[in-house]
Amino acid sequence: MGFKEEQKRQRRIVSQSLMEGALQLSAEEGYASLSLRSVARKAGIAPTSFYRHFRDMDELGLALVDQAAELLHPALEKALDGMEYAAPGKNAEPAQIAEALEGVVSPFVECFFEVTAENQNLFRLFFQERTGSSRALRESAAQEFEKSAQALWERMDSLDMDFGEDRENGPALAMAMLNLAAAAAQETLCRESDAWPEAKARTARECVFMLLGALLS
Amino acid sequence: MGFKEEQKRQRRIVSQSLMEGALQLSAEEGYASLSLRSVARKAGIAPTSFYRHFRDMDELGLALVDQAAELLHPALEKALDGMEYAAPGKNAEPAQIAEALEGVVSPFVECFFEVTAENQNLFRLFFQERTGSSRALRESAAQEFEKSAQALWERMDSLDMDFGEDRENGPALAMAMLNLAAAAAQETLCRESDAWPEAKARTARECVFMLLGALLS
DNA sequence: TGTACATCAGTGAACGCGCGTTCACTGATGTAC
DNA sequence: TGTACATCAGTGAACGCGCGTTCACTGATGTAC
Repeated sequence: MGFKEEQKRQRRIVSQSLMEGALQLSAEEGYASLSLRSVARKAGIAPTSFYRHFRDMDELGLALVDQAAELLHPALEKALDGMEYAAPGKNAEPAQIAEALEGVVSPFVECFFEVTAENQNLFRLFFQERTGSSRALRESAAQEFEKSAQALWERMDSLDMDFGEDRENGPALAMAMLNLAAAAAQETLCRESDAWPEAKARTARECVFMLLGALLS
Repeated sequence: MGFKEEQKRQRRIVSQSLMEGALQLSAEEGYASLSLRSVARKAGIAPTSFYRHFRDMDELGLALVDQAAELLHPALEKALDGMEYAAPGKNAEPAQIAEALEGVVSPFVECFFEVTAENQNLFRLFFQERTGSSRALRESAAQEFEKSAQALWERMDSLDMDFGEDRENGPALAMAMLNLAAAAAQETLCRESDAWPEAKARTARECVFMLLGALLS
């Protein structure tokens, strides 16, 4: 009886090593210019064996986008739980509001950069393919991004933040936060330096400014 | 004597049709997966003739990035000239400041989306390759982007805007404006709809919020 | 004027190569009876 | 227990194809003398 399970385990291991190989190669040449054969080679299997795992390179790419989403979403959920907004009074100084906003922005930024920095190749692909050339990959990645924005906005909306008339722009604001974070992350991924703390601080600042402006206007 | 000039003219025409062909093909498959032969075919010349114009596909890509930059920079310069910021008093309402900020943000956003929407394939490539797989293309596009951010910040700095301590973050703020605009433009480019006005309005709103927050904090 | 030579965009034939995909096969294991 | 059959990940040979690049060539024109 143990054989079928063992076989499934092996299967998963080989699938994962295909995905891992594709990821490593895509860091050098970009996903679009990978070949099925090079990925199989990297994973140490015959080209024909590739088909036992994925129909084609597009399906492998989708699996990678899913994997990124499966890392991002739970981490983000946890960050959302950790958010707090201690609403200052009606006539509070902007500086006080900005400080309170740190409690919202900081968990988000921390989470986003942590998961990105710890899975660099995966998220390089994720961000890249969001506007990439394969329609399937692009739509899948964009959709997962949208999901995150939705979750982020719902959480912000549940906090004691008074966006007034701008509340209808909430989803777009959340998306803008994600876009700022993704742009900073992509930039940092491209340079091979250790600029993560700086990128994080900058993104947090920009998000706080934007939310502050939205609250005050 | 007229022959040499005519020859140069012809040369330019063929070079341009190679660039134009590459652009059209890259809209469908992405620049990274273009082949030299397919581009030559599209331009109606023999594959071997490609080498009379560009050393390889990378050099053609660089020419395209340059072309995008040569469209963007002057347009942006003109937009910067049209910016105005009627500084409200010291104790002005945020809403008043936001209104004044429209005079800064609006010309920028108008310009950015106009030039992007009128050269969709060119700027799709430009934005894409900013974080793409070819080092040369990536660095060139990122550098042109940086230049724009620099120009934008210098202009904002010359206006009567009081960023206080945050002034040192000015260049990053300008870059964030560009990132927000580019993200919105890329998204709109990928969907094939007529969502330009909405994207423009959204980007303007986000930029105003961010600058407002920066001024007030 | 003629002649010899230089320039240069464009060409067609040819090269070797890596590609994606197909096919029929193996070998390990489970299942039915 | 033995036998026949099913399943399924992995394989090597083979296919036809498009690729990037090289080469020697053409033909139109300018230049030197």
